[in-house]
Amino acid sequence: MTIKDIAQAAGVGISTVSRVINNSGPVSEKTRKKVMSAISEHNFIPNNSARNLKISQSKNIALMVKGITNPFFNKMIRIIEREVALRGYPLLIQNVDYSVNEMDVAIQEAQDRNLCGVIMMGGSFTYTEERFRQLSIPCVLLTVKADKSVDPSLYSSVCIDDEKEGYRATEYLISLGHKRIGFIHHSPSDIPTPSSLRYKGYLRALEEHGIAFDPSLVASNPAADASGFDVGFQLMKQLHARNRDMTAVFAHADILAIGAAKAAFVLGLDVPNDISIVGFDGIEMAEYYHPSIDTIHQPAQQMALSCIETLFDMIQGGKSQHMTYNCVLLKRGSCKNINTV
Amino acid sequence: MTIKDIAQAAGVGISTVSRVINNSGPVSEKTRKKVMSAISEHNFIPNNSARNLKISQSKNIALMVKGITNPFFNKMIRIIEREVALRGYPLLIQNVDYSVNEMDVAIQEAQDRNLCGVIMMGGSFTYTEERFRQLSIPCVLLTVKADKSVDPSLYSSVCIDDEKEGYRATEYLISLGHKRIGFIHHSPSDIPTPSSLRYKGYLRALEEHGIAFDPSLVASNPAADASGFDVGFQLMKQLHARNRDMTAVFAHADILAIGAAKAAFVLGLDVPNDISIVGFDGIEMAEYYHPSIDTIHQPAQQMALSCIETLFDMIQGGKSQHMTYNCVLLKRGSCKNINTV
DNA sequence: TTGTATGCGTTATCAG
DNA sequence: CTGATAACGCATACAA
Repeated sequence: MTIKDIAQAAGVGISTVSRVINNSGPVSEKTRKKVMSAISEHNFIPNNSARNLKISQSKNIALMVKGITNPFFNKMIRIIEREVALRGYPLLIQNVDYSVNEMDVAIQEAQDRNLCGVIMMGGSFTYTEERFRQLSIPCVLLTVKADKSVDPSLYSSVCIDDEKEGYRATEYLISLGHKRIGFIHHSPSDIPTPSSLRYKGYLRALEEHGIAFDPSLVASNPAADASGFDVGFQLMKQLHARNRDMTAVFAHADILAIGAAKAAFVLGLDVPNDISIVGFDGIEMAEYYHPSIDTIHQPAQQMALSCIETLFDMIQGGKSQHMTYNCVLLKRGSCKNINTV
Repeated sequence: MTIKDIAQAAGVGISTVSRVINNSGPVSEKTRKKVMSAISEHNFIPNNSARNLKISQSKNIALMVKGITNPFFNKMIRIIEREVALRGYPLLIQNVDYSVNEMDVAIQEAQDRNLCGVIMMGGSFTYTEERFRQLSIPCVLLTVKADKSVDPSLYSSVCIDDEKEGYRATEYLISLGHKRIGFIHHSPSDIPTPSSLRYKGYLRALEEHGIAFDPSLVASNPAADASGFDVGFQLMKQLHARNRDMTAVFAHADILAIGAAKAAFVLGLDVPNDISIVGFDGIEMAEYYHPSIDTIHQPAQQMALSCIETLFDMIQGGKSQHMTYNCVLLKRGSCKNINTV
């Protein structure tokens, strides 16, 4: 079924059919009716590839998600979905596998589907200036930003200071009297990620508080394809096995913290009485856990809203913006003060 | 940048460039080099819309997910991603909002991107024969199936018997001596969904065991946009407020069960000593909860694998298949036997 | 081995 | 108000 067939069936020209479909140009009510009925009778659906080929720009916005199964993204996805719909733009949510370069996909999609804007959620800190130029449409990075060497006017960003917040989490545990503090990594990579920055914050906090760094207190994930819970679970067991004197753990993501907490329970430890656990992100699940997990809460809602606002501002010709949000340390019950009174 | 520009830059014809890109037809090593360097120098990326327009069939497979933030889908998504990649096919994961008809999107995508197969994950039981004919490519429904009136040869399905499993969950609680059993709905809709079938199973179990149905023991969600945890949490509080004698709750999804469990703890109740909770789905989170939530576990891994197998079988000309898997009742610690000894 | 020409389904321009 | 017709970027049969 093509527009041509419909034109034939309705006894009109193809441009008339096109006008009916897109509400562009004038069509008499009579012919409109004819065309409409021909369309629905033949179940005609316009071909977007052909349309994209002709159109130079559309109202399509894409949200590239690096690892859509990551629960931290859930709330932001929901908000972005809603806000974009509210503004009358279609949203394309595109998952990007860990093994795939999200910028490649974004550039490809921008071209294929004539995107007018793109949001990159997750991802790394490795985007180069050249890539943004290639992309050549408004782009907002969410949860990451590009290297300082990249011209900031080429993109917007909404993120947090992962190093600082990693420091804050660790300092929190230190303030509660902990000295043997474990750290759980998901998958340490050579490229800078939010996770590696949080780790740097952990290291700095230890150093500034005069606590010697002990590599045996750091566990990281061997298999990259395991789910977050399981990674946290396994790594917690490892840490406990080789550090019986460990009194606290900082997991760089809530999902790991929950896995770690479960491991503690299985090992016969009580959280927080035997071991304190602090997570990162502030996903809902951490709140509903029992006990609720203390965490560094990213203001996901505000971040998503800012992201959308900035994106639409850029689409309307506004300048790029770079926002760094502060997190909130939520103290809820998974950490204990062990200072001697 | 178009293929034409590249041809010009490399001093060759456009068909030569095309041959290089697609490895179709013979090209001398010398010209291939020239073309390649022209491509990388100009950062040329072929336009997929144009390509799709020409090509009549591709190896693209789409996974339509009705509500990608649903954690139950996580594991299946990961498996499908892996299995499809393993077979050398590109996978497009497409989120479908609750307010959008997934079949519409599938048909549109099938046309626009020349899909060779599609998986519908989630969704409802409302697909008609006409829609499958329109789709006209191999299609596997995952977790649902179409009405009996639809010619089964038009599609495949991999699902469970939601009514039976809902019955099983309820019967389990009854066998433990519970008589005042609450039921938590996410969002009861008029169209048949897995959730409504599980509810039917709940009703039948009560009836067959001579327990009078009490509507005050059923709570359902008013706002559709709240997250699962919160819904479970709120509804549990409602149920408890009006049924102090309630000793057990069946939540039709684990995520609700977790929210309900947290509500119980907040209300000062212990799980399972004061109240038993059984969930449905078997998501990881339920396992890592403390206590681990008893649940009707869907064999997500096997279901995803079957789905892929069937899909590729159909793509290679095989017949459609319909599989119904049995769930497993996982008893782990959130339910208590209250039978008097 | 290479280049030219045609058409995929649309939209948009421009005469009627 | 309506209908030819020329692109859009690419793949491919066919000619060279």
